[in-house]
Amino acid sequence: MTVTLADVAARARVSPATVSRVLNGNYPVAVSTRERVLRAVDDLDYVLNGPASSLAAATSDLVGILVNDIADPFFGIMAGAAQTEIGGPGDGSGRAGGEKLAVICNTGGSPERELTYLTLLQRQRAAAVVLTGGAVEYPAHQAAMAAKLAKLADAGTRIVFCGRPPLPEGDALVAALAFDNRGGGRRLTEHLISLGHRRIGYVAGPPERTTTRHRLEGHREALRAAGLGTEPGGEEQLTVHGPYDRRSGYEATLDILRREPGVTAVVAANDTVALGACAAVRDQGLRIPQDISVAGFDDLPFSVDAVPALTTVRLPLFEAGARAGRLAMGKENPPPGGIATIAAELMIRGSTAPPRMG
Amino acid sequence: MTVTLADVAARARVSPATVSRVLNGNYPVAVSTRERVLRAVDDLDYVLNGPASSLAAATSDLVGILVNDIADPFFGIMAGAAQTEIGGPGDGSGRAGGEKLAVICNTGGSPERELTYLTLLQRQRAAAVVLTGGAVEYPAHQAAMAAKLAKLADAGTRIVFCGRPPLPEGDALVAALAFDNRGGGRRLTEHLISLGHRRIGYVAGPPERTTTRHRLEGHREALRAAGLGTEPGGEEQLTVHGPYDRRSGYEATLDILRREPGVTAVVAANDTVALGACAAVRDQGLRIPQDISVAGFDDLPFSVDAVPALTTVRLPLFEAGARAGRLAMGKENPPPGGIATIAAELMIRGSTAPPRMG
DNA sequence: CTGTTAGCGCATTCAT
DNA sequence: ATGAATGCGCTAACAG
Repeated sequence: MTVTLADVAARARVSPATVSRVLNGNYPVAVSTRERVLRAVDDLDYVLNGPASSLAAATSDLVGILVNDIADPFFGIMAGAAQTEIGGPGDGSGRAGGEKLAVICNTGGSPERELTYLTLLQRQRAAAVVLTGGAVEYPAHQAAMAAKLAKLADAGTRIVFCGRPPLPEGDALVAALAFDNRGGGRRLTEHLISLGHRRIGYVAGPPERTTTRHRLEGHREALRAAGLGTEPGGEEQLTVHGPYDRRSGYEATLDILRREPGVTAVVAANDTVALGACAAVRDQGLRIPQDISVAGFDDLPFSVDAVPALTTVRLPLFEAGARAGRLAMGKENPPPGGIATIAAELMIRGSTAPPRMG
Repeated sequence: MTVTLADVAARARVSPATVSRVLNGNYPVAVSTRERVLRAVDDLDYVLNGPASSLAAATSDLVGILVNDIADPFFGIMAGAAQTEIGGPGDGSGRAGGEKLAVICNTGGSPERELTYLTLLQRQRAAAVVLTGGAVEYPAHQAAMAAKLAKLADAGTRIVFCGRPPLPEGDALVAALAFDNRGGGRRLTEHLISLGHRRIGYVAGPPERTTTRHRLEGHREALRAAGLGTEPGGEEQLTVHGPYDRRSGYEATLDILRREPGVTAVVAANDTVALGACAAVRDQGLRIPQDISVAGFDDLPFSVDAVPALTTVRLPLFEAGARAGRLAMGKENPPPGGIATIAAELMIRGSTAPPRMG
């Protein structure tokens, strides 16, 4: 029923080995023979058997891209960019040549699912794995990840981090592109302080994630440098943790405004959270930025369309994803030391302004 | 170097077949034996060889999810939901049991890449393929797709459409979940007409996509039912096509406003385009909705946070994606006739209002 | 319930 | 430049 290499060989009147050689193209074959084989392939509508091929060659053309939440454009943009570099432009025939199969795996932010996907990719003898976004910092999970990644690397799978800090153990097994979340967070809060804000609410992400921690650390660095937030319980009082979604931004902001009437600005963990924060501010009858300034992080596409446009920190998500894809393909050399820090750029827009006098 | 089934069998003092049986769990094995095997698996850190397994069993656990643009939450939400149903919750151990490997493939809207991905999945003997979003209506491509899908289905791959109309040929090979784009488009424009709008601009998507066509057809149905847009060139004059992105919404709206000063409302192909339209309206010094009403489609999460909140048509993307995932897994029976139409709900918000007198 | 036997379809030696 | 032979690691009959 299903046509195999041998069928093609028979029709082209050559040996299976020859067919294999023209298909893989990494071996000299006479032009006339090659044409005969290709014709037979077309005639028979032959499709390579991937598993058999992978088994015999002990490698596969699968590349996995792990993301925390594919419904979030933050990950969608990076993953799409990476996949573009990996999948290649195709040869326009739909015939599929030597391309890799770049696949996106959605962990939902769950450590277990992250490990499960790595195991699945390990089973498939994946050629490379790209891990995007912040990591969970539970020690047990970190250890399990380090062990799993070491095994993958050992089996020849290339590992690339994208927007994710390198492992504590710092194995040189991987190339890591880390966003400067701390620096971005610091500059954002410095901007607010320079506008005159003194009491700044902070809607943070889940506490166990590196991204959350780094952005918050940057925020607090800026506060401390300005001599703010040092009163007992000052910083903690103004910080609320929650998931990276709109609802969390909305509720945390309501909470902060209620508890701390003196707050004149709210910094959100990311742009999506900031949108929720904006809605909460407005629902309290307050104006942005006259009464309360609001700022986000990431500069997702919709942020410029918020009204007023959102002050935020731009992360070059597309560029980083594309670079990660190239690293995964070995099309680009790893950065020195295996780690590159990606700069974050402060984008000042309409949602932040000096606080009202009073 | 790499540990195989046989190694595990040796250590557990059983035959390879027995190990295979406990791993696959679809065959009775004595409890004591199973435990011995499992222990050996753990001791040896054994990982199944996916290609070998797939080759022997002539099936794989790969499920492909094709999307046009993974950076667009429209697709991200559907794909994430589908993947959740397919990947299963994991067993919490990261060990990976009988789960499928649900992978997202980003076609970028390119017909060639769509076919290429299908070929790649065909090679892998994918268990199922979910195709999301609108299809391109070039006859040659449609024929190629139909042929390719027929072959996939023939090889036992389950095919599911999600938010995509069934093929013209209407093979019963597939289950299709189609959004009621036409009905949604009609009701949206009816809403505007009932508010009193008479000249309505329309920023459409790329003309070759089914989604674009259906939404536009609904729009024109509503116009015609109200006796509008029947003057020569009326509808065409007010319609501009472009990609499904913000920039297109911005530029097309500027264009429409410039050419047709009498326009009092702009309908956008989707919410992202609508955001661009809003920006254009504002940059012209016009107010929403007092001067110009704006409406979108899809009801993406950010739409409720636009200011004013966007009137749009809600598509149950998450639910549809999840259902597609279940269909792909055979966890749910296909709808009668293989086709289900998913209702679209009009969401009336602040961005639409009666036009000013004049 | 468990072991034995045969391939699955292909890539890759080694010859020629 | 091509053909013949071997084995990748596993599953699926078939026995027992």
